[in-house]
Amino acid sequence: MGGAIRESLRELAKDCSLPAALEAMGERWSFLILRGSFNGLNHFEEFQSELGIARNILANRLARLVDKGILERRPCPEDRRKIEYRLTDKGYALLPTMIALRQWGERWETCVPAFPVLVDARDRRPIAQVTVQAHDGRVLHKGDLLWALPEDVADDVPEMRAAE
Amino acid sequence: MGGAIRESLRELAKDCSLPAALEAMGERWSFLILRGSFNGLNHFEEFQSELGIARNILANRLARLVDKGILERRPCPEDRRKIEYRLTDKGYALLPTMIALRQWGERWETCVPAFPVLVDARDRRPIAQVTVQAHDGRVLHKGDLLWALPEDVADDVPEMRAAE
DNA sequence: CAGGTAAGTTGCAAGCAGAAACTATTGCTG
DNA sequence: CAGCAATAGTTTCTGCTTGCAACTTACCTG
Repeated sequence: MGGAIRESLRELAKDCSLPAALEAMGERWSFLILRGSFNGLNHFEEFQSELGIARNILANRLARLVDKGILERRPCPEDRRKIEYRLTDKGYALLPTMIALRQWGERWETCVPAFPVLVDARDRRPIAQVTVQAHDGRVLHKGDLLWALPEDVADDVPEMRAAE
Repeated sequence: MGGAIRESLRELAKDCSLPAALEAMGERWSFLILRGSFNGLNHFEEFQSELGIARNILANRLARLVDKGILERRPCPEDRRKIEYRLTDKGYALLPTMIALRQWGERWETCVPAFPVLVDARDRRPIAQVTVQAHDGRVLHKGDLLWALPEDVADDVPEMRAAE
């Protein structure tokens, strides 16, 4: 990664989707609210007491996450005071990002295995480290990656299409 | 994920390492600076002109990333005006997180394949989607995950140890 | 109806982000 | 060596964001 085509890299980074992702999830409490959602929190007061976040900020962040389509806001029919916030598919799709970030924190910041740990429900064995992989599952490291323009990409089985 | 042990989930989230990770990487420009580093930016002026970030904020963020051990700051011997900022191993370890976030943005925000794309240097085929996987490589989805305490974990081949 | 719960909103103080100008070294050129 | 440009910041000032506490509005429960 990097080297001969250094100059063009400046150009390419322009339409990287990272800024778009960060606009949706880059604010201070967004990821912690998301984690709450993954862990089964659904109501305003739950988030508030669990995260210790200020009420106005929480209201603002929930509204933004709903606006971005990451959470869905729906009034409870059986108790019309209550509002349920639930993850959308778009929200669930952030799971790999969140796990990767958590694993990084575990390895490099807290430096403890941090029980309880996420396990595969089928065999109760811990999940693997989230890695960057080639199309065939080989784990790729820093030296194994290259930026490529359309014409340079081997185009027989483009994984990207499958996710669309 | 979630269900019978709902109540205990509140407790468990306490020593999750996500907050620790966010303290290091959760600020506004941190991920974009990191992306710059992955893309070969090394100097203050490069980051500044590339990202369009205010100089004081950039100085502050670079200092923090160095402080957290994500970047390494070293004066250039051949031009002593220049400072090089380089990724440490800890910084490189954020690659899966960054790719996952970028892929999410590509799929759900910008909604375009966004060339140029990252490919495996060996065969120039696009990298796979970053996923959460079981120890044997099976892709896990939302229903397949469970929080487990030490005693509930099948403990024959704990992947986590390998990463330490 | 009284009292409590849920989900916000408002007002205010402190802190952080951003733009522009300034500084301090170091290197380059004549 | 003098003067200018490049590099990596720092300072100053302004405006937005965060955070706390109190208030509000709708709804449920006895």
